[in-house]
Amino acid sequence: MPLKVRKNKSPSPPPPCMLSHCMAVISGAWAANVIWSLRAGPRRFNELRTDIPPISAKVLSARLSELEQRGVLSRNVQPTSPPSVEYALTDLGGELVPALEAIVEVGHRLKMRDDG
Amino acid sequence: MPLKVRKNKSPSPPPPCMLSHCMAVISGAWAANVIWSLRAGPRRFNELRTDIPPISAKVLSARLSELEQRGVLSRNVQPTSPPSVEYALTDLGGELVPALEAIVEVGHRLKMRDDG
DNA sequence: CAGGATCCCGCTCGATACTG
DNA sequence: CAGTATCGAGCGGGATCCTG
Repeated sequence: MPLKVRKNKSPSPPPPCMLSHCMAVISGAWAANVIWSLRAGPRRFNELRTDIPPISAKVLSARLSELEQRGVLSRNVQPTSPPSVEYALTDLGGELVPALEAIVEVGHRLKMRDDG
Repeated sequence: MPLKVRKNKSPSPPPPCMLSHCMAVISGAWAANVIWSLRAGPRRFNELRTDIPPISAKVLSARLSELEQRGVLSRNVQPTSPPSVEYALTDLGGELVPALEAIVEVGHRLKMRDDG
């Protein structure tokens, strides 16, 4: 499994190309959507849930932790009365946006081709 | 599940953004690697298996079919004595390469940041 | 409001064996 | 060589409940 190597039982040699590791940044079903939602600016937890309706809180939380740990986004806790947390793309995270836009562009044209 | 909607039981409304559908093009664990391996030119089935060691024949076959159907790559059967099949990126498929390169670039710098 | 804990499901993938 | 068929495992994910 290239997107995430966690099994020690994996007998196969690691793929030489580093694409796998890099793609892991947008792995999981929702990571790309999170980055996408953050591209216009910082968002709070429930705002992200609203942006991406079908995502569950658990998975959103998991993806946010993962992306934060990878340095794609930052987490700012506001010590207000109802605690609120703001997530924002880091500089490096922001650089993923053009790439996603390019993929969306191509995907769009592929779809047009499909639907006739 | 945004990358692929096949369950009819999904009660949630489809996400308005089309990112999901577009990301489906490089979904699955290996699609990106396949595109990556093809970026330098056409490759045969077993060459791809060699390029991406841990992939199984079954999954490679499945991904190739999917990518062909989506219009990302083309399949050319050579009627030689040992049958050989060449896979190559289509024009649209080729346009995904810069996007992948951008992601790899960012992923690389993220990794450097991680490892210190 | 933000998210952790738990349970369960199903897709994706790997291994192996087999076909044209 | 280029796949397909079958089997089984594991991880990602959804639903629900619960906490600070």
